Amino acid sequence: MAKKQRTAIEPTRNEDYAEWYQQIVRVAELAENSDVRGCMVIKPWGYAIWENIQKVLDKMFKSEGVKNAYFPLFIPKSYFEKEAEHVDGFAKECAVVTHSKLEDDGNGGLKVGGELTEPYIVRPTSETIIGASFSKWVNSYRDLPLLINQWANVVRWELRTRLFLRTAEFLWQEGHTVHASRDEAEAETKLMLDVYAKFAEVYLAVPVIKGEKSEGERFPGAVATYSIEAMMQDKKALQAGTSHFLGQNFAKSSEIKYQNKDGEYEYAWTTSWGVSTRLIGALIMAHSDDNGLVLPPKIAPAHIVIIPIAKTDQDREEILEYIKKITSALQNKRFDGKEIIIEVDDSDATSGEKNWKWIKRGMPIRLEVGKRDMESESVFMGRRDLEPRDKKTLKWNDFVDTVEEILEEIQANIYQKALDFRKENTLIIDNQEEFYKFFTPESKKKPEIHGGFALAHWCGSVECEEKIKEDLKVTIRNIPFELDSEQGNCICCGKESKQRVIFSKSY
RNA sequence: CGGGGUGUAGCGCAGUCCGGUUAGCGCACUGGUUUUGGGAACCAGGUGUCGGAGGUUCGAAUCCUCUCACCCCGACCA
Repeated sequence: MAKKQRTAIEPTRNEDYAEWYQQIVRVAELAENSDVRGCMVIKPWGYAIWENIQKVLDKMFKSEGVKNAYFPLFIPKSYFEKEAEHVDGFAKECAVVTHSKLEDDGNGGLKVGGELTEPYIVRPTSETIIGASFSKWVNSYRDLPLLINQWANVVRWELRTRLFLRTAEFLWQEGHTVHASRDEAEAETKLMLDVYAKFAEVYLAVPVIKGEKSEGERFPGAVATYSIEAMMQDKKALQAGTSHFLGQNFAKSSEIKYQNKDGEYEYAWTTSWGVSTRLIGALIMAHSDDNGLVLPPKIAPAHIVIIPIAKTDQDREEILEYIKKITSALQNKRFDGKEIIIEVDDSDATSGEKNWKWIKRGMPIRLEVGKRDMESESVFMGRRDLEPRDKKTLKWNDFVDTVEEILEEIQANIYQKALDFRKENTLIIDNQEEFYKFFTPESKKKPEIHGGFALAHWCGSVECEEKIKEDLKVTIRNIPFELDSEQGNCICCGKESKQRVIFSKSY
């Protein structure tokens, strides 16, 4: 048997996927656990990814007419109580502020004091507090539509946390809009879902499936919830973004009313939509390999690392001069309409170590520049979408001339790889036995990576959804828009069905 | 929140069952020498309130009680 090739990340995806994920987060220096239960520290490299996500999305929202605003972190308990389903959905995971000060406890410590008359809830989502403002802001049909977004942190007291995927506190954006008609609100809900899908596919290079959530998976208080679902490399689904049509539920509980053209008062129609730092989890699990993080160039904090390779101080000086020539030529180039970000790793680690460091952090392009390259006016290029040792020499000015195409190609390759993976692991299944087999690992003790997306018929009943969940831990991810309605029989009960849905295990 | 597991140096771990020199190993780190185009070698060195709090004991990383955190599997969820 061939000797196992050394990988930068151990264990590999196949050996232990969950542990591999944690290693990527650690080794790529994205985030770490803090001393606060369930809360993470996002490190500079990870935060830079989030900043890029913010930049791009913010621009996309604004071009749809959405404006940013900011609402309080604290929500009075009474606001929460107004929407019954909403309370049910979030009550079990709320952090509650009940006191306003700390006092000397006489033993060198502190005790809490100043009990509040009404407890405040640290926002798990802001529908109710934003609704309170909206009810004041909206008076006339002329005030509509009202399109607001907030970049914020929210707290959900999760019992089981995982860095980026589910943390007690996370960063996100939440869009909240108000409309005069049902149709307009529904159109907005879908429009924002389209924005998310475009963002995921074009920037994160993560192919997603848009669709509607089943009733059981709906946002508490929503009339309809739409999601984008992505496949991770362990073949599980990750919900990467949601957009909710809230009907008049929240308008009624928050008294968001407007006067129509006839002077009559009507309840407005609202939507909300959000994506979170979970997207970074999606990014990691969709693309990274056994050597570390793989970043799509369009979202990477930097595009190129240049590693000088010098034997003597004098060589080093000359090589750095040569590198300066390359970087200043690159300054005139644009990728995705933006400046190309270059890191020159002049630290005194060995070239091998530096090389691997940047592989692990997912840098799209590595340029190794030594005396040989300098003399031949070349650079030695490694790409993160290729194998670590699959590197080639090219003239430095050719590199500068084609850098944009190279980055585009890396972006496209990463996307294509993820799309191919999803296709390979998406099956149309009409036979129940096959369906159960698809979702059952061969080894029960240490389940191997198995399953995927099953496109199967579903009659629409909660009972069938529940049964499959209980038997296989498989849920309906969404009812995809892209699948046309089609006659068939429910994979569970055999009754008539008009539509296939995506079944999958999920995060 | 239920079941299981783990906390010993920055990271990975041994030592714990059966208490007993100064708590150890590998990697990383610091200094030096030789190296240098693919995760360098050798020499020297620093690093720990053994997760925390109590208790038992002449003596606790080791035994007991409580507690906290993390990981895995559930339930819940973005």
